[in-house]
Amino acid sequence: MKVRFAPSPTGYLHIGNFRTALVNFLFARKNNGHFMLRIDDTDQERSFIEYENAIKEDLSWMNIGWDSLEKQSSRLSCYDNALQILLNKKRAYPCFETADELSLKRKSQLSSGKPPIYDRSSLKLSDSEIADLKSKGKKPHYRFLLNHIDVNWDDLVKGQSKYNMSNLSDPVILREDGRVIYTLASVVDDIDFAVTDILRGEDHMTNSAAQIQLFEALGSSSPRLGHLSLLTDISGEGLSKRLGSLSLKDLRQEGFQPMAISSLLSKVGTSDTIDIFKNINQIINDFDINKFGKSKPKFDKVELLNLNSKFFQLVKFDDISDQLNTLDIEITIEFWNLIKGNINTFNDIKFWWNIVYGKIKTINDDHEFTHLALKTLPNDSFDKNTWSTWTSLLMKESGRKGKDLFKPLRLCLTGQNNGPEMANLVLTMGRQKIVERLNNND
RNA sequence: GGUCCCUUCGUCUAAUGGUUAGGACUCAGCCCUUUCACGGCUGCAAUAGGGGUUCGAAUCCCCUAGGGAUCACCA
Repeated sequence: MKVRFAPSPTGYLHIGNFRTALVNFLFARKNNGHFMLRIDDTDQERSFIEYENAIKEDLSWMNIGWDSLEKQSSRLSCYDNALQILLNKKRAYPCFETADELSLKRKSQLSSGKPPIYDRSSLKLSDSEIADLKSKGKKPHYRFLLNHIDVNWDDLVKGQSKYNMSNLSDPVILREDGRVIYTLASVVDDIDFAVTDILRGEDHMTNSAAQIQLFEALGSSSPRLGHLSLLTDISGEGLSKRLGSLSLKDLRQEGFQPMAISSLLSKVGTSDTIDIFKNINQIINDFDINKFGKSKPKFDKVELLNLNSKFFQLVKFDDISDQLNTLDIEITIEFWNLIKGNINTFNDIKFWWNIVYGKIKTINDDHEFTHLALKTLPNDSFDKNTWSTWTSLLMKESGRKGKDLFKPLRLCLTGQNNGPEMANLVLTMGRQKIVERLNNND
């Protein structure tokens, strides 16, 4: 069993693309199959190596490893062969309309209320007419001749599906400039690399119907097909329209963790509860393509943030120390255990580091109280009882208790309304820093 | 405009003709912690609308409304 993820290197991976990659990867791993990464770079005008590298980088960051890599740009001759086969079988035919003519035709069809389907006028051309046009220097593009019948398939996600092909234009498979079009290239690759299952977005539904006929015309049969419902943003709008801050690259910069992203994307839209997983193997174990529903799930960044926090609470110091080493500050296990319950994103680590070790703006609007706090602060070396010793004494001296006692201390020492356990914080912070903060009477 | 798909608490969904319509997240409240968070408990909250079929409909049928996808010499 073999699946593929086939991005075109025309932009950065966003949360929607990546979900398709992840589902393919999980499906393969769950079934001991092969996960192929295929770079669909036949559109030379829009494809860039920078994007290809970025896609690989993103996948690697997400711990999605591929078992093989192919690039369509290195397989162009295969596509020419396939076109010849189709031509011989009379399932492909040359067309001579210009792009402008076609676009004009579509517009007039649309404005007269008709579906903008290609009228097959080039199909009516005789061999001599074709030869004549070619001799005049006209270069043809080629279309695949569809059979106007119902195409049926049992979709891995959608169940029994059918599409009537008379609602579709014969797809262009080779451009006037000789470059292959995705519709054909994809099918040729899937045949040559023996792909058994295609999982992709439901935006490919009509492509799939046409491609099923293409598989058959090329003497093969269609792989199993599954069409995932497209992710939308929280208001129900498609993600692709405004993928601004939803690229993997941006999420990484914002401090989101791969496991939080994968945990969410492997479960959103399924009947399972969304929760954080510790590692990718757990996600694989729990994966089931049958649990994906037909309606469009919403991607909620708040939900992602919650999972992200949970990840930090769960992760062991040893398992994250490599990542912590990428920061230009030293993170001890003591510090990590102190703050791990209070961080939402990776970037919060540095935020707390500054609070504990660095310089911050604190909030101190009760100088009488902080003066008293300074006075009662134990002089001997700090231990785990220091906090309770200190606050007990301070309680007696100030007559305060509960929130009135603790909140000003927290604010003065950290500048924050909430944060780690004060007893631990004080211990990690040390006496000198505390004195400095209590004296910060501006 | 044609075609296809979708619609259950705010969110993700369960319930494939008989349930007090269940769970999870969020939210609210309480408990715990001499503060916040974590955790525990409790609670709020849904079958898009209208017609049928049936003893009985979230579930089957029809209509309406809303949303999405697609209809490229992009992928």
